[in-house]
Amino acid sequence: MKLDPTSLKLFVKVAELGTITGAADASFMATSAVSKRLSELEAYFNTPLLKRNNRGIELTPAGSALLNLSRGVLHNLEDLDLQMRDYASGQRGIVRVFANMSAITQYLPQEMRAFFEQHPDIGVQLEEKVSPIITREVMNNNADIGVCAQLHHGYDLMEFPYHVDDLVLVVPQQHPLAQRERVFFRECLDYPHVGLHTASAINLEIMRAASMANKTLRIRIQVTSYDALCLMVQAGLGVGVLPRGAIRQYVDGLNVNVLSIQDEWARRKLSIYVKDLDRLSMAARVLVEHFIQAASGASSPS
Amino acid sequence: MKLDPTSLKLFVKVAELGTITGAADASFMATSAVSKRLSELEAYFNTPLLKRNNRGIELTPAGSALLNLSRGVLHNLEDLDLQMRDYASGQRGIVRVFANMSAITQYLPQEMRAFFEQHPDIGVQLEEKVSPIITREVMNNNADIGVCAQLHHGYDLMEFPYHVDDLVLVVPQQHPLAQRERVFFRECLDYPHVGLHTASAINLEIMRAASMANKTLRIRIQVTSYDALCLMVQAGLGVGVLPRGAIRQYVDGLNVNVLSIQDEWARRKLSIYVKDLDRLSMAARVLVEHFIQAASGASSPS
DNA sequence: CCACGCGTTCGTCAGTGGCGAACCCTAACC
DNA sequence: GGTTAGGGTTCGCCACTGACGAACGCGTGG
Repeated sequence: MKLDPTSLKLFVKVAELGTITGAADASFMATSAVSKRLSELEAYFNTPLLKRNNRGIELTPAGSALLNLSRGVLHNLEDLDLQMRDYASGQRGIVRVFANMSAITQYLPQEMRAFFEQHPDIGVQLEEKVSPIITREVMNNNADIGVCAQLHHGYDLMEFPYHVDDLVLVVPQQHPLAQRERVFFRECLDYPHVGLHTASAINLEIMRAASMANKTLRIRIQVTSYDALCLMVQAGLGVGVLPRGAIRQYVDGLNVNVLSIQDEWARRKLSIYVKDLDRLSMAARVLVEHFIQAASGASSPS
Repeated sequence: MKLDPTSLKLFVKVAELGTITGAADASFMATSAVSKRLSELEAYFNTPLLKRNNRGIELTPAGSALLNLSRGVLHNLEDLDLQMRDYASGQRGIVRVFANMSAITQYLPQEMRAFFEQHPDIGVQLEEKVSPIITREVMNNNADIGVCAQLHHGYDLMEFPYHVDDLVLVVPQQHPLAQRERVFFRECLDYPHVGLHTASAINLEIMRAASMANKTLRIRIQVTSYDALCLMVQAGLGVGVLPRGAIRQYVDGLNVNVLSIQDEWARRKLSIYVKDLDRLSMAARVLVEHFIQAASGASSPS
C-alpha cells in the first residue's frame, strides 16, 4: 500500500467530523471501507493516528500532525488540478521576477524605473526570496527571472553576471569586536549570532565556514529579512552576516558597527538566472537584457 | 480514475528521461503500463501533456506546467512521509513565531531581547509573513504564535491585543501630494501605486478602499517588503501605503514624504494569535504572556 | 530494404477497494 | 440488570484496476 490522496482525504474528513461513520456517510462510502483505509494508513506509518471510542475518535499527536500535513498536500493537489484546468486558457503578460534582498535594496529600484520608462506596458511581479530558492524556482518555471547570489545550484540554467556584493559582519556598538575594521570569520564564532532563514545562501555559507573552522555556530534567533536582523543586532541579540550594499540603508540610523570579513567566500557576486532565453516571453527577455546592460554599465555599486 | 501520486511520479520520470521506455525501465515497470498511465492522465486533464515521436517524447506547454506542479505535490508528499517518520522521535524545543513586518521592525527586537534575558534556554524561529497567511498558518499548526494586523480571518483562534499601527502614505518628494500632511485615500487613487504582496493585509485593505471609492487602483509593480516599497517610491515608481511605525527606520534616509491617511480603516491594530493557549508548549505560552505584558505596559509606540 | 528503437492496443490475471453481514464494545436509559 | 443505540472491526465476496506480455505500427538510419 502506498500513500494516496483518497486515504488522506478520508482521514481529514474523519478528523473533521470526529467519527468514522460520519465521514463514511459524508463520503458516500461504507463505514467498513473507511475503517479499513484508516487501519492501512496506520500500518503504513507504523503509528497510531486515532484513538477509537464509542463516541467516535480522537486524534493522537501523530494524527494531528498528519491532519495538518494532509491538508497541505491535498491543497496542493487541488491547486494542481485547478491550474491544469486554467492552463488551457492561460496567458502571459507579466514577468515574474524572484530576487534576493541584496538585489532589491541596491539595484532593482533604479533599474526597474528606467525599464518602465522604456516599456510602460510591461508588468512585473517581484518577490523576495533567498538565493537557493530563487534558482530552484527559476528551474521549476515558477519564476521567469532570478536575481540572486551566484551559487552552485546544480540546475541547468543560463547565468549572466550582475553586481558585486561582499558580505560583512554587523555588531552592536558595545561589542568586543566593534572597534575592528576587518575580521576573519572564525573570530566571530566566539559570540552568539542572529541567523537568517534556514535556507538562505548566507546562512549556508556561514554554516559551512563554521564547519571548516571546527567551531559551533550559535544562533539564538533566526529572522527572514536583513533589516530585521540589523534590528536584532542593535538590540544586542548577537552579531550577523549580511551583504554590505544591501544594509547601507539601515545601518546609518542604527547603533551598530560594520566590519569587513576577510575570508575569500565573503567576496560575493550577484547573478541573473533564466531557464532558457529563447523560451522566455518577449517581455521577460527584454527585462533580462535591461538588467545585463545596467550591470555592465556600472563598474561598481553606487 | 483520479489523480494519484504514482501517475504523477511516472510522469515526472518520463519528462526527466525523455522517453516512456526509459522511465519504465527506471521504475521497473512495463512500457505499456507507463504508456497507459500517461494516456489516462491526459484523459483526466482533457489536454495533451506529451508529444510522442520515434525518439521519445517532448512536453507540451501543459505538460511543462504539470511537471512543475507535480514536483511540488510530490515534494509535499515526501515531506509528509518524512515528518510522519520523524514524528515519533520529534520534540518541541523551539517556538515558531510568524510575524508581519510591522511587528518585527518596531517591537519584536526589544521584546525578544528582554525575553531571552529571562529565558535563555528557549529558542525562537521567527518568520516574516503577511497577516492573512499568519492567521492561516497558526490555524494550521505551522506556527505556534502569530503576531500581525488585527483582521477578520474566520478561524477559531485566540486573540490578544498587541500594539497600535496606523497606515500612512509614502510619496516621492516631488510628488503633487508631497506638501500635504494629511490626505484621504481616495485622493491617492489619482496616481500610480507601488503595491505589496498580493495576499498582504494592506494590499487587501487598499483594494477594498479603492472599490468603495469607485476608482481603479493602478499598481505598476508589486514587491514583498516595506523597505523595497520605500525604495521603489523614492525611485519615483509611485506612491505606497505602509504602517507608520514600521517605516520610521527607512524614511529618515530617503527622499520621500510621509502623509497621514485620514480614513478610519487606516487606524490599524496589531494582535497576537494562538490556536489554544492550553495546547501550546510551555515555552510558547511563556512567550505569548511576555508579548501581552510588553504590549499592555507600553501605552504608545516609542 | 531491413534493423532498431520508440510508442500503442489488447487480452489476461493477480491484486485492490468497496460492499454487506456479523460481530464486539461501551454508555445511557428504563 | 437488561435493553437500546451508536460507535467501530473483521471477514467473505465480487467488480474493477493495474501491470504484464504479445502483437502491432511508425519513422529513422545504415
